[in-house]
Amino acid sequence: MSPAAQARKPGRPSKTADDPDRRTRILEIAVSQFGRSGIAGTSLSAIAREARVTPALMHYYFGNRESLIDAIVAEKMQPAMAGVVEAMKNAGNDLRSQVHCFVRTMIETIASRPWLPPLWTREVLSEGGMLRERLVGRFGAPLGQKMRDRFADAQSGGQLNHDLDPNLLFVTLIALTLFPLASQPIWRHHLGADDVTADTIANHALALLERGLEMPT
Amino acid sequence: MSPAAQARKPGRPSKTADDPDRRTRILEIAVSQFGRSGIAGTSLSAIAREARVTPALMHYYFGNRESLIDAIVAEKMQPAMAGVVEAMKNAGNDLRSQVHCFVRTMIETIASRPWLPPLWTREVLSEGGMLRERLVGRFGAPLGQKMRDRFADAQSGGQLNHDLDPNLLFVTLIALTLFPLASQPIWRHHLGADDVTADTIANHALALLERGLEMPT
DNA sequence: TGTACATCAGTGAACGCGCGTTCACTGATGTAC
DNA sequence: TGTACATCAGTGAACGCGCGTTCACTGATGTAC
Repeated sequence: MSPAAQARKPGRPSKTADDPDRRTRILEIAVSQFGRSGIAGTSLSAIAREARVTPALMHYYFGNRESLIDAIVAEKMQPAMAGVVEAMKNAGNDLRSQVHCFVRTMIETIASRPWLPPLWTREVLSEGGMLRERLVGRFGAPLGQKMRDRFADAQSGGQLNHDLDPNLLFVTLIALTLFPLASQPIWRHHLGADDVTADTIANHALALLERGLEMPT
Repeated sequence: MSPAAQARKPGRPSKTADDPDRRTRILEIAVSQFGRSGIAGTSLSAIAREARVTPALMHYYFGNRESLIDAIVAEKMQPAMAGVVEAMKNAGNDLRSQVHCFVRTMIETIASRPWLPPLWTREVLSEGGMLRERLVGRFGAPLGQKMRDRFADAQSGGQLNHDLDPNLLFVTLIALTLFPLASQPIWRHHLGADDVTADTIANHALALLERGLEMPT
């Protein structure tokens, strides 16, 4: 039907194809569709359609559905999370600068990957999420434990609001960064807040934390 | 195969059935499965199986898939959200008591409905969420606008931390309540925080807000 | 009270559809001599 | 430089499967006389 589709001849395509890395392109379309419709709500055929590619090609590249998901975890999500972990290693020992570093890095990481918040809330956060075990155990848990210990230390040293729960602070930091960015599509329109940028969100979160944590100046 | 299934005779069942309201029971199973696996990830057949009921009965009661979702919105989700809106009407004019009321009511509403956080994060929060338009426009937006105006008022009157963004405060309140409860299944185990209750979460959020908002005492 | 019939709750079996996956194939490309 | 062949990128057509939905049906229940 479509002229582009008809132009294609059978057999191995010639090298003149203007498509240097289809695998990467398919992976990007996949991660964006997974973000928009959820993993369960996205079929391989739908990804193939948007990529103007045969469903059979999906299997040629990725083997099967499960392996495509694995590829997205390995090549898209793990690098994002590893970047946050890495940044925290260079944040120094000062509690305030650690909090600032986490918030800023989270916001940057998320803002440059629009598919990340929906994928995270759907597939990592939720009980039956398909990516949960593959990511939380390896990245979330170690970082979360380290930060909880850091907060508990600071609290017993009188450098942190005593009414806070150290266990919940790591969750709170994620909530204050991931959630506003994830939910932005909802309220942006309804609140008429079109001028809210990723930076606005970071500053708001830090303003709340600055006073709320009661860190000494 | 199963004895219970074989016992069933064809034709209209006698009134002695010990199942007074199957529709309600099916709806509860549906909302719980939607919460666990997402709407796209849940088939009518799967719900029917758990409810020990024919797939055909699903259509007898609900007409079709779309209408089942409508029923869940109308009978399960809207009452929950209406409860929060209602509570806020009786919260008085004091900003502090409004914030306390919102946080407490949110936590209560969510804690008594385990399916609510996953359903919310998946189907309301996310861009392609299936429940978004049906709920946000009617409940979220009006309440959000009212609270934003309230915050902006307080801020210009010097009764609220000037570095905060009034647009984002409503989002922040939801983030601090919904997110920790939604993500609890993840970190509860990994952080070894089995003793964190809904009340702990409410107190933590209020402790952070109490200082972070800089409301006058 | 008995009887005839309409209604009602629910089912079994079938339907078309899109899905994920397989496989024999095609013709361009790389390589050995 | 030719030529013969192995390899490689990719496809078209088919597959079995579970899905949502339909429909003719069954026998208990309610109702009119």
